[in-house]
Amino acid sequence: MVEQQEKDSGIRPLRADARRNSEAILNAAAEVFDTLGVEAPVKVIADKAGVGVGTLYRHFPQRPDLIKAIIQKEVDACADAAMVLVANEEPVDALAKWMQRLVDLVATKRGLGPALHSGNAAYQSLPDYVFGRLTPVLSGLLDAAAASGSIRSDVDAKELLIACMRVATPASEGDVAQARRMVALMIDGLRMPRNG
Amino acid sequence: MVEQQEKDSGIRPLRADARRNSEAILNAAAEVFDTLGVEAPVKVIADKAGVGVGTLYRHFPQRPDLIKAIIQKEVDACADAAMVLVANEEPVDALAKWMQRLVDLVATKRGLGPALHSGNAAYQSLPDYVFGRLTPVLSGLLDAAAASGSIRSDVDAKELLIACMRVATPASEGDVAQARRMVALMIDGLRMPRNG
DNA sequence: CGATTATATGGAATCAGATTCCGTTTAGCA
DNA sequence: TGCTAAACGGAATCTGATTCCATATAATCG
Repeated sequence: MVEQQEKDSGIRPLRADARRNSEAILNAAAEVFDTLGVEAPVKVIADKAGVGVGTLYRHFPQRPDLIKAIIQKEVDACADAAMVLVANEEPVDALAKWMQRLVDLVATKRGLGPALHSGNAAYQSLPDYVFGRLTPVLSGLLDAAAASGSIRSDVDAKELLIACMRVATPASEGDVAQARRMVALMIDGLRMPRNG
Repeated sequence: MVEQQEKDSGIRPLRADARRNSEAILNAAAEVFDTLGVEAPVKVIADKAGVGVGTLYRHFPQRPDLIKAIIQKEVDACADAAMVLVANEEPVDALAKWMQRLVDLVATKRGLGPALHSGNAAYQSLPDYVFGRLTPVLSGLLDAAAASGSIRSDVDAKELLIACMRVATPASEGDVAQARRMVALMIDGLRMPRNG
């Protein structure tokens, strides 16, 4: 009975129909989240995927599991984008551009922001993953820019990350351009020597 | 101690028991929201107030009505605080201090932030009220500081207001001090001459 | 290929919380 | 004190989330 660790990550071979359904659910959920937001009824997703709700729950026992599966790729891509920027831009420009890239991520994946800041304990794995992946990236960008003397060095990466993601979270009020401007404002703040 | 005005358009005087219950519900809700957040079950509030759910709904047909009633006083106080600051501080300091005052408001009234940014159409009256009240205040502070040459003048008041309130919204991650620092960062951004 | 078995499925049943409805109670008033 | 409109409480209803399990099926084996 040593079969605990076969939750995912491919150690266990999924049956073909299960794999197919899992993918259908993922596609349906991505579409529904973009349309109705993360709070969309589970039934809607199941119907669109052509499966029963029981099947949906078998694959994704918690709603955050579903969200996480959908955005993981996007988050990874965003993290990777920093590499390219670092290689081709001045440190402070790399920082500024990456943070705008972050705005795009949050603005595009409409579910991400709300799910991230919901405060619901059940959603914990999501912020854990996202911040765990992105904080080191931002931290590196900040250090590089600080080392080049373009910005001050007294700002905590995770703190800034959270603030930016909150500002970028779409809702009734506000749009992407607005979020961009406000994030740019924070970057300008970084350029300012520490004030008393 | 302004007398309770009629809550909706009617000019009808409330019966004594109704007024009493309305107040009890308000007190209970304020307490429950602070403890469990705005999503707390209606039943909990009704029980704590010692009334039936029907009575609660009679007084506050929509949850936002309840939230609005609770925070209205706080929002007004925050708006009024600007007057004092303007009279006693340099324009840019008045601006900075008022924005920190705003952080306190959002951080303290735990329900405010989430309700404000929920995007739920039923909650529309809340942002309408809050932004309607606070945007002119911030706009005035920004204009004064810009006129004194301390900050740039290309930032939209409502945009900045929304951004600050989002940053200040409490959740699992983050605390008041963190929100303060991030808002201070934005203010530093305002001090920076417009960059290309 | 057919039998066997562990997996996976669908949707009915159950549960939780929101909202409505209506028979009963009560404040206000003559 | 009696009358009436206002207000009350909570049962009934509705909506959507989550669980459960009898049925179906992919994979494996002889």
